[in-house]
Amino acid sequence: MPAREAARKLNESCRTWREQFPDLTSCPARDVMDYIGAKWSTLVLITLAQRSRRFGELKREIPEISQRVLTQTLRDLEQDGLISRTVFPTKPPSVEYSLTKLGTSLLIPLWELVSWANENHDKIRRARKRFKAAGK
Amino acid sequence: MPAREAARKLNESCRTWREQFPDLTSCPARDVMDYIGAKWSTLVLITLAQRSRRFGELKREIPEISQRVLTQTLRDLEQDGLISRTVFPTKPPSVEYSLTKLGTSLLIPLWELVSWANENHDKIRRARKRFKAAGK
DNA sequence: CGGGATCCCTGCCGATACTG
DNA sequence: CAGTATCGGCAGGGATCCCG
Repeated sequence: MPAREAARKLNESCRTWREQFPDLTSCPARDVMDYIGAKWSTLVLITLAQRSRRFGELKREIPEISQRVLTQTLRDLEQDGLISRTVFPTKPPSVEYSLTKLGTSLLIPLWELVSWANENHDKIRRARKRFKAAGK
Repeated sequence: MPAREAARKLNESCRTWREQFPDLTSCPARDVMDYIGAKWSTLVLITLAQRSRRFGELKREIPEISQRVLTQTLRDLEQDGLISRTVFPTKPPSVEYSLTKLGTSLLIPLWELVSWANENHDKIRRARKRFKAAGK
């Protein structure tokens, strides 16, 4: 799709939101942006992309995240139906997280975004340098 | 693209990041996620999508944003080369903001994401209700 | 093992007032 | 008109300790 068409469609959508959701916070797009923006959600989704994992596995694969925040992130994603949580009554109990169909379908637009990031990161970095060099 | 392939590609990319950017904060995807996650950036981008606007116009079209935050948002987007800022030495001075080519190209993946949001918002809302109903 | 509860702190965001 | 300057609230994120 050409950028021009994307622009037009976005504008149309945006106008619709305005009428449909006078309170912008209830706009559907906001919800999704929140995942994407949340510091760790996407990384968790990607980590779960190929196979389900247990809590400890996730923690080990993403050591930078704190336990508390991992728990919260998982709860949030579960709440919105992007991942599912299965408790096995072993001893001690083990809990497995996996992507739902909905969560998996999010990977497609997510991938588009990540591709864009990779392709354009150089330009962004250069723009930043120029900006700084201009004394701003 | 099927979801399965998106998953695979994301995993590959993710592994590459890990090696290339041991400090996750310097990962290219992070930068882009930050725009998307930033409360107002996308709305500003969309508003600029079809024609450039002056500061006051933007403020009027997005009344919910405060002046200070609008200024900051514009600065951030300008810094990364997504929008350009042109000062006309009229009296009083007027400033025009417009999308750059780079900024315009971001609209495409952004649109994909927004589409996904619109298509799946019902499922998300239902999942939330179920979650609450389950007493969590 | 997989969390819950608590404390704390930084940085986003907003309101208000002022300026070239 | 298009911003700066200043103050302050509050929520996201983190460290640490504790529990079944």
